Amino acid sequence: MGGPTGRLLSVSRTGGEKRRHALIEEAIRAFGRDGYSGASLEQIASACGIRKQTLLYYFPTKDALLEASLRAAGERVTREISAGLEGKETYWDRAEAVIHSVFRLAEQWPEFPMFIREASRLGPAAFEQLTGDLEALQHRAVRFLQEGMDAGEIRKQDPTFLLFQLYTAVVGSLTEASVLRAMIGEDKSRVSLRRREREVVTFVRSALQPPPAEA
Amino acid sequence: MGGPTGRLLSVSRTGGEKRRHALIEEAIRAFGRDGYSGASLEQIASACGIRKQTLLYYFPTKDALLEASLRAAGERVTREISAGLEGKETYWDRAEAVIHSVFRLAEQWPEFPMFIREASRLGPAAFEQLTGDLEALQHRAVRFLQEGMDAGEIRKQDPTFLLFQLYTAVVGSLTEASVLRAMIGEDKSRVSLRRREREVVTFVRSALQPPPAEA
DNA sequence: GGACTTGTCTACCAACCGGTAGAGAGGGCA
DNA sequence: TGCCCTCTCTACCGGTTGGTAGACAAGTCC
Repeated sequence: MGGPTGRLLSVSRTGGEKRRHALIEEAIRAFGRDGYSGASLEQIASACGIRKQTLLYYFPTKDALLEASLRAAGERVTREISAGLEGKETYWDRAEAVIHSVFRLAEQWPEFPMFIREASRLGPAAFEQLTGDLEALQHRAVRFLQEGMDAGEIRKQDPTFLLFQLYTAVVGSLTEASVLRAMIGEDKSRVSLRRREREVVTFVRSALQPPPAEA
Repeated sequence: MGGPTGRLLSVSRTGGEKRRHALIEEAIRAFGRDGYSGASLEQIASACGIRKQTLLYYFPTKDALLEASLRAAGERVTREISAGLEGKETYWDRAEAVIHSVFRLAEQWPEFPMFIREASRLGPAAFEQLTGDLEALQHRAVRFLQEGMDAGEIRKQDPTFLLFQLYTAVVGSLTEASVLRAMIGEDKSRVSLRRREREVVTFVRSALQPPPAEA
């Protein structure tokens, strides 16, 4: 299932660089699907058509492969969100753009959100390698929420915690497919992903909304 | 770390039954902390003061141990939530009671929420073993949300999806500690768990709130 | 006392895992 | 031609894992 896919990461270079990127892509898939300890180097390598020892030529240890995957994933999601934010000015447009970017990424790369979650499971050290590039975006988001609160357009709350809640709402709705399936017996088709996005958008919108008429 | 703990599961029986429960408790801890494939039988057994082969006497395979853990965890969380709901009548009191029950369980058993998440990661089959008992509670919750919407006290939305969003908000805030740490450099003390609960309650309250004055 | 059950152990095993050593193929280049 | 560099391979290793076989001790029941 989920056969070979062409270039989900950045532009490919010559020779070995191309293989390097293919290995990272496959590693993100494997780590997301089976977890770090559940995925094996042989499996990742053979999915790229090579042997484990060749993989170890590119990445000397499993941990090095993880680190490279974390960095690449962080860069990818940063690029995706930044691109999605372009031209969006209002508070709500920007929030919706971020959600949409993440969902679109999840649609073309289903294991990606699970890899993010696995990174957070592996502890703060691993997660911070992922969020290196993302930090600037995070600070922008907190500032943005704070401004919205000051302007009375967003419910007043600790902006960092609010951002954290929004994170869990979006990532959770992408990674907890089993829960959703158990609740409504849903098959994980594209249609249901779209519907989930709509529901998350609605949910987030009402969570951000300021309380009614607090004179 | 996290030395021996006394009876987090149900009442203990005589002889082997007691050891059985201790093993399940430790398995939930280990599976939650290290994941299913990351946890080893030897480690679980020796944490209970016995050898791996003795564990295999109680549970013939690792998978059997997982199944027993899933069932036990499902029963435990069902019991906890049911007890917390007693005497709570208003919509909001009931929602808050559920959140509080889960947070209290997480406080005295930190690996528990991670085990729940691991169960959902292992696929629908595993997760359904966990939610067997929980199904009645889930249907009650959906009915409850629907009634609240009809009465105009809760924002109108698909009640099952809404419940799913609430699930991800609560479980996410308990399991994504690394994310929170990366955001605000927080240590995982008891105080911060309390604060997280307050934030979740606030978040959920505003998410449930109906839109202002839709005449 | 002897059979049976229950619980725990030692001793192994095959499979798999991450990682090492080193050979060889092929191309670029002086 | 000969050298070097890049890439891929076969062969192997030590450690760990889930799981099996079987001995042994302590009741318990007849």
